[in-house]
Amino acid sequence: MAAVTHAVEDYLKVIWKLSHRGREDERVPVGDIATHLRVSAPSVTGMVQKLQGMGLVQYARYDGVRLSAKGRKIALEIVRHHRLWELYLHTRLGVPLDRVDVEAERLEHVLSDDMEELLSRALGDPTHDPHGDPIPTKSGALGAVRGEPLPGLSLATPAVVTHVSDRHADKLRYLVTLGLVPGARVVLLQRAPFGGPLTVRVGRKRCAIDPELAALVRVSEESPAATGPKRRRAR
Amino acid sequence: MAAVTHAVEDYLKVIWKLSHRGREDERVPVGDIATHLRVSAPSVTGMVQKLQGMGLVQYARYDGVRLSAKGRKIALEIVRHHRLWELYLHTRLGVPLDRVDVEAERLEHVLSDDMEELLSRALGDPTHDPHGDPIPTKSGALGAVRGEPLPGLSLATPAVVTHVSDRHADKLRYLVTLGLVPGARVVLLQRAPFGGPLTVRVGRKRCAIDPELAALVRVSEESPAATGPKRRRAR
DNA sequence: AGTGTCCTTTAGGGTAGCCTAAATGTCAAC
DNA sequence: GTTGACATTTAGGCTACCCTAAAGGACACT
Repeated sequence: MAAVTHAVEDYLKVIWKLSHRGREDERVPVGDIATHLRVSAPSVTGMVQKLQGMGLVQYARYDGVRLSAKGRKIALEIVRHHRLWELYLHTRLGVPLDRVDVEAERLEHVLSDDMEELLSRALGDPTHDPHGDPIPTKSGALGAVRGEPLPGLSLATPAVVTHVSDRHADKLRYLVTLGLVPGARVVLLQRAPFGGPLTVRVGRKRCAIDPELAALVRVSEESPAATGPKRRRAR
Repeated sequence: MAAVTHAVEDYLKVIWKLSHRGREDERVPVGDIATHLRVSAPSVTGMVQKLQGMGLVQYARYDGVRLSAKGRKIALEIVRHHRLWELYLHTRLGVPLDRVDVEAERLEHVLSDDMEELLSRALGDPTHDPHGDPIPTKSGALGAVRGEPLPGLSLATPAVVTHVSDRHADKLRYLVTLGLVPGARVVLLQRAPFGGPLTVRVGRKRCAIDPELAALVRVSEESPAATGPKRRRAR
């Protein structure tokens, strides 16, 4: 059987991500994979056929792709690598939150099983990465993203940020400048009418933020200790 | 101009290493490169011609290869990456000394400039890796390997290990079990005649070691603080 | 100079992964 | 049920890197 190359890992990871957009485990269109990998559609078709030959995906022409159990296992391994590296880079090297993703993108392919073990242990066998995304366990179990979207928070209720979406690097960068990162204490002070901006206290500062952007931030009213990943640097 | 791929980096690094075996900057035979990269000779010829086209080496048929200034710069960058990662893996993750090399082999190709900066800083801008090999500076300056070969040490003189060759993984592994790693305190107690084994005290233990093997270990009589890289775990 | 040995190079192929252009399928709207 | 818009696949090619087999150069020994 053909080898699991970096490219194969990238494909499996993207397929995994895209099949989790809605609530259910969906078939992923070839075109979406192409877009997300910044690769042409024909390239995806070719690779996907190869992946099927390796037993990593199910694929029917003109009908999208689905991971097999074996494919999902590899995908989750890569996601685990990625998120462990992210946490490491952020907490130990002080890499800013909005840059850990790109760096981890390359490191995720370069982590032997032994190293994974050591890395995880050095981090205290963490359950969530610095964005608040759950880190799959070695056996492939995946926790949930905690908290609720910030715009849904009750007014004047102290809460802690549990998750910031890393999907859009530019938006993330801005949220970081506002201090809206996992572990930060927030209070929703005011909701302007007609979908207008939210006024939020973040730590000791106060800011106004569009609800659409705020929706990328999740918060929880639970005690801070049990909720966010430990952080050492804000940026 | 063609891109500096992983393979290109590997070639440059090996050429750099092989050109430093003797005291002078030598031309490196194609065959040696092939052996060290575990690749066929024709593959090396092809690649070396390509490298010349990129201005990274000088190359004349049947007469070996030499790095250009540009090539040496890249090679030293890779060596710097490699040794920074080695130190990091060893001191921060507890990767055993005899395994840091293989892991760093893959990580060295995956380190952006920003990350290199942060990694180096997190390590206290170190000058030597856990084997005692010097880490090139960002500008390409390379320190020396410190100390003298253990067999040359005066009898009964306390010394500190400054360097252990990582060229042979199996021998290194054995030296590690003896405790002959940078930072260890040693005393040469006895030299058997006719090239027989040396008796050495390593820390509180005592061992007999073949001089040829002992030659892979370098020691210095200087004070320990100024000499070995800091270590946290022996294996 | 001739010859054998040991490198090294040339010749010809293979795989992985990407591309563009052209052909083909799908689906909704008429 | 045809048509047009759009997604997808097929066809053909490119680059990077590796291989084996066979040809060619270097060098020492006679």
